[in-house]
Amino acid sequence: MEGKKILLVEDDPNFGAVLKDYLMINDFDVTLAKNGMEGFEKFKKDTFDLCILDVMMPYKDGYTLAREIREKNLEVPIVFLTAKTLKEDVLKGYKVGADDYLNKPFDSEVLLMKIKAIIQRKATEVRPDTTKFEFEIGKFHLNSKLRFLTFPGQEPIKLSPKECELLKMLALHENDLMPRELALTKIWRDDNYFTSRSMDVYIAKLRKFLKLDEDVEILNIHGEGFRLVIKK
Amino acid sequence: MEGKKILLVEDDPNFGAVLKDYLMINDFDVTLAKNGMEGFEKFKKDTFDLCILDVMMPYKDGYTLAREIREKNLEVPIVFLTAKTLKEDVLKGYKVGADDYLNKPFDSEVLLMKIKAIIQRKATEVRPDTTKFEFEIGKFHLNSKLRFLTFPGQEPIKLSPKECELLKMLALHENDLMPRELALTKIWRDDNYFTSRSMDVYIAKLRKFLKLDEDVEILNIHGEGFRLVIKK
DNA sequence: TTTTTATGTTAATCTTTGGTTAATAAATTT
DNA sequence: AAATTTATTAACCAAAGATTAACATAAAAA
Repeated sequence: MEGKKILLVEDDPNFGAVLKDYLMINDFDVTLAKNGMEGFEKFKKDTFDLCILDVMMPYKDGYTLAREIREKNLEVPIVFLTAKTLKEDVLKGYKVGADDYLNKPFDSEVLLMKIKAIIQRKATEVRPDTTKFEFEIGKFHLNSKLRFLTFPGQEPIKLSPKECELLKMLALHENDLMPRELALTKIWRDDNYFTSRSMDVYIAKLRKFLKLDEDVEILNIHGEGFRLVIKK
Repeated sequence: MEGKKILLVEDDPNFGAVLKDYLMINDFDVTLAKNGMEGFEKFKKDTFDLCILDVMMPYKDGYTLAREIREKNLEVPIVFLTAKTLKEDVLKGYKVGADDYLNKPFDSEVLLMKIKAIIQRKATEVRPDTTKFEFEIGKFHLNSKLRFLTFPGQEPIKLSPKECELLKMLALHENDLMPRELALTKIWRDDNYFTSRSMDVYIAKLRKFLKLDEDVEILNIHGEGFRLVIKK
């Protein structure tokens, strides 16, 4: 449940900040938007596991925003926050495709429970994995989902998460430059001296594995990055 | 949406009858039970698309009934009806795996909307065949309905509910990753440190059972989950 | 009822795995 | 030659998993 991304759209800055903090303490990764416009912009720029929308906001209300979000994404769960308890509003919310409804003031523990229940529901929905996870690298075969590397006549080599992601990133750029910066920002999520040293360590590890096939090697392009060379 | 089967468990005969009629007018197929016992009996005898349970009932309350229902069926949506609005009760409901919560007196139109939203949600969930209950696991045979595991020339091994669910979940992903999160959210209904430790205990139990066949093993994929490997 | 038994959770402990940092060496660029 | 970047190995620490046992609770049996 850790690190799930939540888009929180709330125009009251105090309430918004408090709620954001509370959710972050509970291990959610929260993006706060101050109004509907900003909310929609941030929604488009990222991928969220849940949207929490205040209903009453200036310019663009929660329902309108919800409809826009639904147009872009049929899956993401939406929860409304509202001070109103009018039947019409609740109905309107459900019609727009809300997953739940919370009246302010609400108990934060209840909100947390609801959020967990909703995200859990989504987690149990099994959808086909659409991302590529199998690669041919010379005589090697990489399965980045099960995290192993096989070579004919060898026991499969188990890869650690970082080893695996890095090799995958190289494979995605085979025979081409894989910029150092790219791996650092995508895999290490930070580009500094230490993560860069760390990456070098992993390059060394991968080179050791790849020695089995002399037609495969990782070349350095000084100051730029690395290149996975596959001679065929 | 027509003809969806609803199990309604409500001890107040007047209220129960009125609600049943209202739902039937709206094209649901409603079975009414007057208490927890009867509710559970009727649940076992049929297949429902939704259960609506009153929380306060004599002998067996809604939560207890919900837990029993969940043991038999991990999928069916459950909605609680309650006059109480205490935080503890709402939390309790969600822990038991409730899909929603309604405070009495409630607006019938709102209830209808919620019911439709919930059934709709279930309908769009793509899930692996949940009805399958027989699995070949190497030389083993698992019957997850009767909860036993047989091995040639051995007494059948009786499995506890959790053991069984976990093995089934692994079998559904044979030779592939079964994410830790998936088992925790689906079987334990909560993903935290303790449920995760609990799951490890069950993995150890299953490994002990599966030792009989050396071609079957449960591998860990660090930080991701487990893999039931069946070498053939 | 009281007592067993079964089941599941929590705790304690140990092992494995993974990742960063440090130290040092080598290569490349200026 | 000096500065910068990369390579490699080893040391270290933290996180995740494995295993056993203790504990709690609920169901079944006496």
